[in-house]
Amino acid sequence: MSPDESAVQDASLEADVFARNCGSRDVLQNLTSRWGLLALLALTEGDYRFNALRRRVDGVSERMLSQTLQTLERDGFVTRTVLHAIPPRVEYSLTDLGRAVAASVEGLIEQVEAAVPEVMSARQRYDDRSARD
Amino acid sequence: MSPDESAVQDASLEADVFARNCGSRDVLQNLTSRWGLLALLALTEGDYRFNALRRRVDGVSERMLSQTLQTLERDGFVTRTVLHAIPPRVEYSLTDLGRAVAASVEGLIEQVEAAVPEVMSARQRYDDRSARD
DNA sequence: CGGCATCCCCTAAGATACTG
DNA sequence: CAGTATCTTAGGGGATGCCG
Repeated sequence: MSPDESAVQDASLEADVFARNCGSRDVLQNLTSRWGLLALLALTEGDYRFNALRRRVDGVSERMLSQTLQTLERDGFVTRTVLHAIPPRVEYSLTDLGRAVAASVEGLIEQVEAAVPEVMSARQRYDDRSARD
Repeated sequence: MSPDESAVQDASLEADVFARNCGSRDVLQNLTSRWGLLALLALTEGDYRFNALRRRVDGVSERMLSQTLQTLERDGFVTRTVLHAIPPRVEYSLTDLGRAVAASVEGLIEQVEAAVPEVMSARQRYDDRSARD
C-alpha cells in the first residue's frame, strides 16, 4: 500500500469510530447489519453452502443473503469457494480475520440472548409508565 | 414475571437468535443499529448530556440520537435522568445491563478498528479482481 | 438546553421470476 | 444448486421548525 493512500486519516490517530469519516463506520455497519451478524455467527459453526446457510439463518431471503455474503467477502471476513460440479456447489467459510471478529460477535450475541428476559421486563415497565401519561 | 409470559418460547430452548421469531433479534437490532452502538460506546466513557453526546457521536442528527436513546432506555440499557433546572439538563448513563453489554460492544469495536487496514486492502483486492472480469 | 412533529428522500429489504 | 434481475414497499434517517 502506498503511503499516499493511508494518509486519508491522520496517522497519529488510530481508527476512531466516533469520527464521522472513519472507515471503521462502514466496516462496522456491514458487520452489524441485520444479516451480517447472523451469517458470521453461523459460519463459526463450520462451513456452509448457500442454501444450508439460508436455512440456518431463519428468515433471510435469497437476495439479502447473497448480498450480505458478498459484502462480507469483499471486506475479507468470508471466503467463497466455488466447486465446479453438477450440481454447482459453493462453500462459504470464515477467514482468519473473520474468525477473530466472529468471536467477539459471538460473545455479544450470547450476552444479548441472556439479557432478553431482562430487556422484555424493562420494556414492559417503560411502556406501562408511558401509558399512564 | 408470570410463567405464562415466558411461555412465548419453548422453555427447553434458550434464546436463539437464529430463530425467526426470537425476541433477541429485535434487541440485537436496536443495539447494533447505526447509532445505538456508538451511543452505548460513548456512555462507557461516563455520563453525557444530550448535546454533549451529540457532539461525541459525530454526525448523528438530533432526531436520530433522541430516537436511539429512547430505544436504549426502553430496552433497559440506558437511564435518562431529568434535572429540573433552567436551562434544563438531562443526563444519560448506562444501567448495569447496559454496562455489561457495552463491554462486549467495546471489544468488538476495538477489534474492528484494528482490522480496518486489513479490510481496506481486502476490498482493494476484491475490487481489482472484479474489475478484470 | 433538550427535545418532539413534520416533511421528504433514499436505500434496505421482501417477493417474484429467470439463468448458468 | 446458487445465484442474478426486476419491481415494490417499509422505514431508516436527514432537514427544518416549533415548544417547554
